[in-house]
Amino acid sequence: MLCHYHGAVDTPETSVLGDPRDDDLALGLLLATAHFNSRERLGERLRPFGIEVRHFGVLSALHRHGPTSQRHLSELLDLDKSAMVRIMDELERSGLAARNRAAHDRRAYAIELTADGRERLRSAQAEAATVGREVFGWLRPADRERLVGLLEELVARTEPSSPG
Amino acid sequence: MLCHYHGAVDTPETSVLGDPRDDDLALGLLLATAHFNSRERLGERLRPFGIEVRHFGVLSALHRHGPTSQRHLSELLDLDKSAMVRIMDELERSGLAARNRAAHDRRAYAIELTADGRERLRSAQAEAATVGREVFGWLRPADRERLVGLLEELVARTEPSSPG
DNA sequence: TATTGTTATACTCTATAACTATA
DNA sequence: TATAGTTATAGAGTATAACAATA
Repeated sequence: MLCHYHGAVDTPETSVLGDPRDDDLALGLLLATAHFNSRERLGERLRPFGIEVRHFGVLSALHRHGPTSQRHLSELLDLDKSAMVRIMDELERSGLAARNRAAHDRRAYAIELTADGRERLRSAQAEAATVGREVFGWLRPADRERLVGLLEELVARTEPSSPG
Repeated sequence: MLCHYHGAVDTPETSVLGDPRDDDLALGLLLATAHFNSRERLGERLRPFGIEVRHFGVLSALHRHGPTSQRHLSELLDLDKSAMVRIMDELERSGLAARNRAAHDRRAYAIELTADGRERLRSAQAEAATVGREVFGWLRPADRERLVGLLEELVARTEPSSPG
């Protein structure tokens, strides 16, 4: 769709939008497309591992933090706790992670990667690194530095709390 | 969420992600956040006009093209035709556009802006231009040129048909 | 037969509120 | 009373297939 779309973005007829060099909405769409495409490319390549993009961050966080409560995990990743329930259901069903009861607090879980989860995460991380190189590897260091700098400035200026 | 999120992005704990200058997933999240924030800022400012972002593109296209079939409109904006039905229902309900039957083809509509729609679109476009300046106006021409160039290259390289 | 538009359905992603069991 | 987790529900998005009326 026009300007800042959340779904698939094929090139619409040019008459609807201008050049992103002059047209702010066209620049917004360009951002949306860059985001959408890169996410899609990652998703396609993780899927053969039985891992969706939404799982990948959770698995990585588990790998870094070790046994963690579901609550802490959702805070780490800034995910809603009900979304976390669904994701953990999926991870448990596919045998990547397990919900064990925490010893010190019987309300909480101690969520852990399974052995299989650890192994599949390792493969998925290698694949993600490859995708990362394919998607961003062409950026020369100076270009990447500039891109990151501009995007960070943009994000800072569009933060909800930010001054218009 | 981690890497390429489709929803709200607050800064997660830093331990989950690295620096977008080195970490591809962090750069993906930065893209997602830039997109999400700028879309949110536009949405907030259009809402007082009773216009959602998804309506804005349709109204603009109607303004440019004059009476148009629903089918053509969905092609123009690369929207699914069933999504188009819902959006048109909303636009009709809020009195911004009307579905008249096409004279030459009684299956099709000749969709038009109402007088009220034309007027509210004009105000909304002025507001959108203001938001555009707030969001992107700080970019010096050379910066914007670079940003657009890099994003276009990124999009070209991540197009579904594109070579890895 | 093909096309315009509608409906029904389904899936992803988010967010809220109400609930349970513990603390 | 507060917290950990679950459930139900809602909403914004998308996509598909089946269908009516018309061409």
